[in-house]
Amino acid sequence: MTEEETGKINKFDCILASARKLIEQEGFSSFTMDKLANNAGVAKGTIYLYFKDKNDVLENVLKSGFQTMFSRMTDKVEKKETPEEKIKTLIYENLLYIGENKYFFKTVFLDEMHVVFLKKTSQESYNLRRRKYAVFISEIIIKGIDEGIFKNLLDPLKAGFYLISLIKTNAIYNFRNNKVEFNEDLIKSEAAEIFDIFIDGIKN
Amino acid sequence: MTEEETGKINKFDCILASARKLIEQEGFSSFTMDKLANNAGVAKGTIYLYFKDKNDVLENVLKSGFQTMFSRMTDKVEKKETPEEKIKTLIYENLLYIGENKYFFKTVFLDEMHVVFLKKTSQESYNLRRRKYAVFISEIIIKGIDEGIFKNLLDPLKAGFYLISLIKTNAIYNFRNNKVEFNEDLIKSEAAEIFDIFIDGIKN
DNA sequence: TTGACTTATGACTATAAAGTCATTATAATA
DNA sequence: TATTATAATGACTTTATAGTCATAAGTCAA
Repeated sequence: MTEEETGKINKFDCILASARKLIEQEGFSSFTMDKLANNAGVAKGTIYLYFKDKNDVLENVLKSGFQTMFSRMTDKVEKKETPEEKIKTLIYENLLYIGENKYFFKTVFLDEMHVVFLKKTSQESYNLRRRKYAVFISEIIIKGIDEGIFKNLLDPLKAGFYLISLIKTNAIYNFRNNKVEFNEDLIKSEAAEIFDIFIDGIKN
Repeated sequence: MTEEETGKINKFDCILASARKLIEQEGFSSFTMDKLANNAGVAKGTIYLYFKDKNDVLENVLKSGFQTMFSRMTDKVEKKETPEEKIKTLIYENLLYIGENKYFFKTVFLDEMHVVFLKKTSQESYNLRRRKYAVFISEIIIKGIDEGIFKNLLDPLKAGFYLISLIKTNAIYNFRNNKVEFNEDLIKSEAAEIFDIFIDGIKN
């Protein structure tokens, strides 16, 4: 991708655009400086005139992918009056931004975790396990919908994934805040919190 | 870690236990076969008598980390009657399992995505960006709590992370199911779905 | 005890990819 | 145009680590 092709004026932006494109196409794990040089139409040494090292390239790609999102979102959200409207707007704007940068976010989101270190076939079995879990939850939800307890409006399988993500987020939050000591009471209250938000939402 | 130390009878389990321990301690990115051999107290070649390659080791570590979880959970859940009780039990059992295998899940959950490819300092700035976003959401939620619209019972910052995870999960779900073509109507309905579940929950 | 078979070893090879730097090309200036 | 300064090059060096294999140690039946 030369300067004319990308429409970028300077080499920094040109290399960055190539890096992003490569990452979107092939993911983080197969991203190499040789490929980047080749793809950007410059010599390998040239990259090092504009970026400190590979980490610097990756950091800039991620930065550029996320940077406009936050400012655009806050602009839109702050125009709204009520907390509910603000949250509604935030969700919409966020999904819109993801849609506009779909190839970027597809890689960033799907190139998840350790999965990156596994071969394709192992990744598939890993994802199947997760899916099996979501299916199990979806069956419970379907039963609840049939009984009229749960809303009929949403894809039960997706709801299963939603619940899994809430549980995972809870764990990550506690890990990050060094609440590593799990006692039974703590787990009970955390579980009740997740249950409450999933079943009833945050509304009073 | 020798056989006596791990309490495992055979080399396969001994090597596997060492691998898991190493991964728990240092993460996936710095896990090498040399370290494993050293840590397991066997020669490098010995590992290849019990495992096909590195991928095979990683796959087995992940498998062993997740395998009992699902069967244990289904057992407990199936004893419950109502869908609500089932979901409540599922969340509790899942958190309990994570707690029991905290070092394993800490690594698996925190060693997230592309972040693995970044240097420590870049990872921190990445996490700070995410946190900034969660703080922004938490401020909206706090306002809602003050106004009496939202429940007072939960940590607003955690709620922010919950919402972010719902949005991300929605995107991943659509990416996985190849719904890559985002049109405005689709985004609106997806946004409404997330809003509804976050505000009101899945209960009718 | 011996010889056949199984298991283990670790020095070695192969390879991929990051990062360097002497050389060359291009641009700016006098 | 000649001279200097700046930018670009890509062959080369370095490093890390996965995977191999000739050799050695251990086991066990006859």
